[in-house]
Amino acid sequence: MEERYNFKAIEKKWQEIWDDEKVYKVEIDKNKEKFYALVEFPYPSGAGLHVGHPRSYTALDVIARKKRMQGFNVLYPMGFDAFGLPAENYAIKTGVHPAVSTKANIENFTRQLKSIGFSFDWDRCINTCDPEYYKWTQWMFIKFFEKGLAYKDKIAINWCPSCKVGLANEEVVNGHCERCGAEVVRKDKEQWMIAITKYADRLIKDLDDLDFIDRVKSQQINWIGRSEGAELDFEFGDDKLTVFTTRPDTAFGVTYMVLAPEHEFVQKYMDKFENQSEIRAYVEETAKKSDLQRTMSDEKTGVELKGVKAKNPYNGQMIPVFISDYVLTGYGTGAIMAVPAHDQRDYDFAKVFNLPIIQVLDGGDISEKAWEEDGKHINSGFLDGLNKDEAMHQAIDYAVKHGFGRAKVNFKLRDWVFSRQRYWGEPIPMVYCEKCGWQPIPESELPLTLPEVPDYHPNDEGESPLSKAGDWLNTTCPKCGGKARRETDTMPNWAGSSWYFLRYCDPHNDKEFASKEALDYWMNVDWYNGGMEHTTLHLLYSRFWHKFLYDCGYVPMPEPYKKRTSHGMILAENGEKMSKSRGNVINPDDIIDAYGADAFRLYEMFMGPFDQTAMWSDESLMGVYRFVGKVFGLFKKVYKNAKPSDKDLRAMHKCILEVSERIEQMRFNTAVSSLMTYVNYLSSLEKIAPELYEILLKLMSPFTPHLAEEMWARLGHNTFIVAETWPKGDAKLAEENTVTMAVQICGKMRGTVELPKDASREMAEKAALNLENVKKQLEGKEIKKVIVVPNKIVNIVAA
RNA sequence: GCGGGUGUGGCGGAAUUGGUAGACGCGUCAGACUUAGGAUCUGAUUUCGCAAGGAGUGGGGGUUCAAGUCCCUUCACCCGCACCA
Repeated sequence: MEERYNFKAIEKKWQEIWDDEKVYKVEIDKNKEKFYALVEFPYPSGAGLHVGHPRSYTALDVIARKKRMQGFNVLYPMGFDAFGLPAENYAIKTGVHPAVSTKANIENFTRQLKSIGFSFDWDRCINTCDPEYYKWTQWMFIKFFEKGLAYKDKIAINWCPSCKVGLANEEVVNGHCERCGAEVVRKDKEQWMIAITKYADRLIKDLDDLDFIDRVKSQQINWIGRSEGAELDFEFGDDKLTVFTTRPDTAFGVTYMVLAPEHEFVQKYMDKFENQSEIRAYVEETAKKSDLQRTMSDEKTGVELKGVKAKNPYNGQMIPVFISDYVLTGYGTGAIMAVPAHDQRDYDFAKVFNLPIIQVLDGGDISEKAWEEDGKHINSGFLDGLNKDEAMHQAIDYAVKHGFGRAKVNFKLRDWVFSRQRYWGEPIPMVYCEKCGWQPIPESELPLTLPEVPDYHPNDEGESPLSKAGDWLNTTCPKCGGKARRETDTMPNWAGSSWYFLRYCDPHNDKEFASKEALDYWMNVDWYNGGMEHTTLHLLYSRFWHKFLYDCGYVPMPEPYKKRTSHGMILAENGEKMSKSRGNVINPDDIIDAYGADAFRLYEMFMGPFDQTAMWSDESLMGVYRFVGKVFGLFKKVYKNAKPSDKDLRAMHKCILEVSERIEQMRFNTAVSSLMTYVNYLSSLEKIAPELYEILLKLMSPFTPHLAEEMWARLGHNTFIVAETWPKGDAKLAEENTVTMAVQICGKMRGTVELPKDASREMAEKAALNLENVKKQLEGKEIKKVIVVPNKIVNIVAA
């Protein structure tokens, strides 16, 4: 009876040995070049690991393992982003403390991750809900406060009237509460904000030097939304109404102005308006609308502020002013100058309200729609004859000279709403004193740990469950010693993840978040892989956070990540998203149980291009499972005294070159196919020379570490394969000494010729013309030209 | 609307600088070993055709001796953002 590969026993055996001997533990070693590989740490949900997680983890595990064999000192850590809503919801439902369920989930995740054989340094495992960790998150918040970047402001938040709780944007799904499905409304609430907008420009500019995939860069740039233009002041009664525009050159085409219904002038000058009740009704109506309703309606609505006109500073014309919900309060100044001839939104509005449309740029047919392209200016006074760019400059210069405007850059990016009315998050380390206002707690009191609360529901005013924390709430003011009350909101779950990669460098330090020595050695992250869904959230937040720490002098470089790549999603077999409700979730435990960790890892690498969406397929998984067995089976054909032929060596070197290159380029699917091709070749041999098999094991070890380790030991080695050196391919030895050249007539394939490598043009041409088929095809035709591409092709042009 | 991406066999997908389209895997078919096998091994497998030969990389056009690859145009789908002035 032939031995079959007992993956269960063998994988378990090696996992225990790696764990016991701490094979993947790393320390600072200044004699070695470091390599920091990072993957996004998971939220430890009750559902356990998703098959999507290992796609990213395996990819960087492959890279980390290869880098180790190439002599790098590799840091490849793992941890848990453990604060979050699901644990709290679970607590509300069952009464189980989030700390308890989270701990159990972390244990389950750890077991699962270990069962896949990742080469994480588990001694560096971190957990954001551990007070020893969040102490530093709180410490950093205080730094933000001290530098004036954390501030409290009353803003409109997403409010779920049914759950009585404020929701983060990401907790609102299509205008509805993610948890109960009720429609979300807007509610003004005091919130901690962090001034990420102060870094908007740098967050764009510094992308230039980073090796991020393009879609990440462009998505971040798009999200930050930089627009250059001007601020212009229009006379409005005795006051000035300031607008932001990207097209000051079209100022002569302004026929009216629009304010956001929330604009301060609406209330401030209410008594001057003739149609107050109409205005009030519109403002109220808008306030009641959700963002969703507000953006859904195609029809432009609004109300004129009758009785007041504004004056266009360029031509002195008096123009009407409206309020309309198509103007947003949060962007620019919350007011616009409307140029219906050259802006489609203004055009639509003007059509509804029968407002004049004055063309100031030549081109298009403005009886149809607005003309938004370039052209020569007309009806524009001193701008006539100029194109867009020139007119823009002149218009701004003119405004500056006459004191009613200035160049201005605006961003779509808003400051970061940092408060959550939640229990299961980092307490915000601030207290409120009647006399001294908001004060940070002294550093000596960190960490400020979460108190016990009677239940996890928010109260009727939508305050965090911490508002029920009794004694915990009352404290003294660190400044005056008087009575003070603690902040009851907690931080968003993006807080802990904004700096976790720094903590990995020095995870047990209780004096500072990480030592300078550790940061100097390990940072930056050399390669960070994660999901596209984090591009405008975690990835942007953490870049900002890191820049802030850099400005404070706490980290040695302005950007945290040198290189960012992103994996595609894994969908169910039918192309749908995997979800509990659809019942199509694949549990990694089941796969590992049935096929083993190595087959699972290999399959995730083989299933398709790494950066693209892939569909799960049990049948395809069978293929790599068979392949693992095949590699195991090859062992019995390895003979100590067998010597490799030149042909064998060619196959080997070709495989080394291809696998090495393709791993580096994250073309894992083709790296695996190179391995398969090599294995197919080895299978065809009677006897396999040991070195051919050893190389195979080394090349496979990043993908299938258990199998490689086992066979490496069976070959008689007593070292770990990870301590071996990565093989070097020799391009010369990989070359064939004969080549098959294609023979074409007028670009059509007519045959092939076998020739020694680098055969002369004449030789190739002669051999090609000698082919029977070629002779036949050429009968009665005249050869016009013969093109020979050495080692590739002979193309005979004939007519 | 704006930004990014993808279209290649029955399926997942390969194809350095333009140079033998379909590597590798799945599936299917045939055969071998088997009491049997969804196990293993061998072979075949883009399509039409007995063959010679033809067609073929979403569609149309172009450049070239030669196009999946370059240019123009068009269609379909996916992912972000979305009344951002």
